[in-house]
Amino acid sequence: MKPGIPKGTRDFGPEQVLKRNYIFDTIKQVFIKYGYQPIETPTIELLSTLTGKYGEEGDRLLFRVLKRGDKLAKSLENQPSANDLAEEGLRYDLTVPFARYVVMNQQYLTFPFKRYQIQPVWRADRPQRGRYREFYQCDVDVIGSGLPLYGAEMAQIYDDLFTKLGIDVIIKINNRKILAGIAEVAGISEQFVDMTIAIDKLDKIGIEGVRQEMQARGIPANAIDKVAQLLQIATPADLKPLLASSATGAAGIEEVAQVFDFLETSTTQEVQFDVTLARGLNYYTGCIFEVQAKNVQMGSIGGGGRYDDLTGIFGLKGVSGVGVSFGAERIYDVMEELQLFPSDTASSLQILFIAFDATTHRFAFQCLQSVRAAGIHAELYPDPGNLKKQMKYANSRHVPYVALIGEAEMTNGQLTLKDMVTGEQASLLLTDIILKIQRRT
RNA sequence: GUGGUUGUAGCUCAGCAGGUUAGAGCGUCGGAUUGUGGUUCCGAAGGUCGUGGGUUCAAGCCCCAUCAUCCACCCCA
Repeated sequence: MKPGIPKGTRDFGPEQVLKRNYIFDTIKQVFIKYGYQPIETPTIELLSTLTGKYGEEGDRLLFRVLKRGDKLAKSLENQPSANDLAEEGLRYDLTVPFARYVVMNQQYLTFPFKRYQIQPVWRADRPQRGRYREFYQCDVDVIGSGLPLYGAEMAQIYDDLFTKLGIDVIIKINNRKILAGIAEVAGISEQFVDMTIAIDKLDKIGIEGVRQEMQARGIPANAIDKVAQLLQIATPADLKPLLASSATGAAGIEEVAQVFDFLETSTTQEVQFDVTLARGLNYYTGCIFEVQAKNVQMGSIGGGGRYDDLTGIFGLKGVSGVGVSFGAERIYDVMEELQLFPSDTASSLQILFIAFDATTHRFAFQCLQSVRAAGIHAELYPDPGNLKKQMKYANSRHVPYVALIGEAEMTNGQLTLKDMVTGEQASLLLTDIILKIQRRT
């Protein structure tokens, strides 16, 4: 049979895994530095937990897990609908499982509770470029009190991480309340959601497209003009007088000002207020964030915001929070395109031993043990002899150093160390080789 | 879920308007070099042309179906 994998899924080779781990590890380091704690939730959740949380579209994209055994047989008896055949489904995102976790574990949690979570999620979507059915999400959230401060902290985390990875970004900030204020001033508070959906498409379809989209969604022409006009304003200060008649809008401006207040001195990346930032997800209620990479054509590589009543649906009222997520898969693509991965990410092996015959092969095996004991990642080619073949193997493994051991090397203890990048060779004692490699890292 | 694109060697693709034995580059393996890789040269292996049916004297090429793929929309990371 011809081998294959399900659509929208991928295999990752050694080099890719090493690079992905580099990103995940860097993300984790930053999360930990800001005091966030890890949690993990199960791959499968009850469908009752998942359905109805992502809208009609989301429900359709849930992977459902077929019932098994007697339960399945029983369900099949009387003309079952799709819903009768499954009671579990694959995790669709990390936010809903997190909300479920908080409600179930509230007695053990102290607030503010800061957690991060890096796990794969699954969506039965139609795959496309940069869009898969299985992909990782990296979420960081804080729930409880002190949220204005944490809003600023989210921007700091973005700033810190992308600086570490060497990606130049623009961190965009807006506030859902400002958008609500705009809707109110334009007299279309009822159509707030329609308005934000249209605005969200701005970078893709331009301002004219947004106007058409709003029109198609039944927003009156004079309101569209008003909205379009307000979207031109560049700073919170300029916007303030224009939204004065809306209490909500004024509150939004105040919140954004607070975030910038906290940030004033401490960012290296560009942080920018952007009224046109909308974010699709409807559960955001306050500040919203989005990160855009400079110098490369790519959708957003991070986003998030402030939300209220995350856990209400599971019966715990009044828990609000702020959180952001990192598009690790897209960050990978950006780093690949801009060649930002450190060169030694590609290989985990530091030295390869090569022997000429059976006797030296045995000697090389002993050398291997000492080098490994020193904590160096080392390997010995399994077959002695055929140098060409062994060197070729070294090359394909991207090993920085090769130690060649023949009869002369074995008797005087001076191994031939070859630098695979420069091609230079030197005779060195094993202890000096160890020092040299250790000094390199 | 809607609309379109493309399926030929492990990979990326040629294949004239239907006409004998199906082509290239890259990769793989072997050799030129029995103490040296990444360069060069020589050679070899590898394909029921996605699958099933139809039209034709003749189908990789035309028609129908089916599966897969990629892209756009919806939605989203």
